[in-house]
Amino acid sequence: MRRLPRKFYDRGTVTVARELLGKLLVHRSAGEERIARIVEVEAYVGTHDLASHSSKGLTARTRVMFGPPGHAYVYLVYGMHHCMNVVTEREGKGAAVLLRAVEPVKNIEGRTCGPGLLSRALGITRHLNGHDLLSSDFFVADSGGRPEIRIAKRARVGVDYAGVWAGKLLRFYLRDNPFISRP
DNA sequence: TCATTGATGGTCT
DNA sequence: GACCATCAATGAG
Repeated sequence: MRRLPRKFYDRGTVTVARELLGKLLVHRSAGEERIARIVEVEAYVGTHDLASHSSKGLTARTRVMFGPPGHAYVYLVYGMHHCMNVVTEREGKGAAVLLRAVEPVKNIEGRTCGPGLLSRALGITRHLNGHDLLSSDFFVADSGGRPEIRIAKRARVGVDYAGVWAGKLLRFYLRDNPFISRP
């Protein structure tokens, strides 16, 4: 199990998003190792992307998004659910990939077919916001399998407010995977 | 099976 | 005070 290097994240956000599919998300805490396979993601490509939090500019909340690639951007939505993103591209770009669904691999309890659900199942909360994904307790690893070729493209979920950006095909998932958040 | 709604709190105006 | 990158429960059909 090889941890992904910084340079993996320091590339175009759509490329990173697609290549994250099939990779393993690993979280070690309280002596337990939890592992899940990433099967659905969304790309938030920068400050010009009106669906992206970074389009509102640099604030206390979006600070991590504008930071260097390969860090976790974790925030609370609707007062109760955490969403996990990985920061991409160069510092100052304000781009990230949201993890929307994963498939249980090891020590996973509960459902994982949605951003809030997967965060709960993996024990991801805001305490991991800004965490370096090159650390040894929270990171993404290469699964060693061959690259995924059956990738579906759809519009992102829950961003109807974003005008033309709401319709862009920036949501990617593994076709026919049973753990997708919605078909 | 699908559409609607309540829960709940951080963030920004 | 409004909005929200969600989820589960509810009720109509």
